[in-house]
Amino acid sequence: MISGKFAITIHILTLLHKFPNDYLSSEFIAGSMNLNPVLVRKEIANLKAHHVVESKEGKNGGTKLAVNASELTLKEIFEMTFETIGLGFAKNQPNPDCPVGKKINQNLEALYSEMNEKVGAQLQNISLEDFSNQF
Amino acid sequence: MISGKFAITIHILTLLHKFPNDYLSSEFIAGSMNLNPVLVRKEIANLKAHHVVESKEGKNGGTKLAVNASELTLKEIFEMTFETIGLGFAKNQPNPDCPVGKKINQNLEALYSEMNEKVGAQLQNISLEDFSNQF
DNA sequence: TCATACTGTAATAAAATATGTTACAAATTT
DNA sequence: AAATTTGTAACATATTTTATTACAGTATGA
Repeated sequence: MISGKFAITIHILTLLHKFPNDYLSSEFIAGSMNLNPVLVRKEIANLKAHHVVESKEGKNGGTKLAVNASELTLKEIFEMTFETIGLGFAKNQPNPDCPVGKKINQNLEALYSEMNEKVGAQLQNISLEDFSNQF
Repeated sequence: MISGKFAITIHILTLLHKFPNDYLSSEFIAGSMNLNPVLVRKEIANLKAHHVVESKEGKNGGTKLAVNASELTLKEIFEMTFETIGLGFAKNQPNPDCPVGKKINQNLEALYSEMNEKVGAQLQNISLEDFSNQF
């Protein structure tokens, strides 16, 4: 999963923030997103690995936030979803005998890296609470 | 084509800038990128539609830059490739009966739109000439 | 203690998207 | 006229995303 990972993750976290006292089931969350519950559980597994949520198995189980929403930034969420922004690379290895081909990916990476810094600075200023309170 | 479009386009433009007096064939360009010539021609068609390059059919034909590389910004190239940055959306329509589902895409769009402004400002400061001169 | 309702995870299937290939008409040069 | 190149359509393949099925393990509570 790449394309929707951040969007799905933040959707999950927003729901958890809206119901701070409940363990929400993957089925319930999936209902809000119109997504398969297994995919929700996979994203939750990632969030658990980052100690952002905790979940309880068994009947009446589910997931709830394990951190303070005012202290979790969108930048952290962004990084948890393994995302970097960028404008992509050509899929094939360019020709190393061409001066342009030889360095194109390196130069694109430098460019994208600057983009990430800019965007990272922006996302760092927004907490999950901020985002969630827009709803 | 989405993922590599910007990268491919800027690669093409860099090559054209490096050989300002020649009509480069799609075959030659494809050789530097290790890409199918038809795909190169497709991106060139897009560049032509934006009047950034001109090409000549027939024997010894090919493509050359039609604008001054110092006046073409990466932002314009970015826009020509129809790209916007962002962190994606969930693929399915979210549940409109859920307050979060109802507004999630709208709120993500607002967020991404700000990101685009930041990145756009950065890309506007870099010309094709600047980029090409790194090689 | 047993039925129920969850999570966790693997394996597989289906759908969507991206990339590659073939083919050939039209244009231009030599 | 022969050769070379663009332009483009049609089709094929590969890759990536998303969905589904299945089921073991865990907790709840009647």
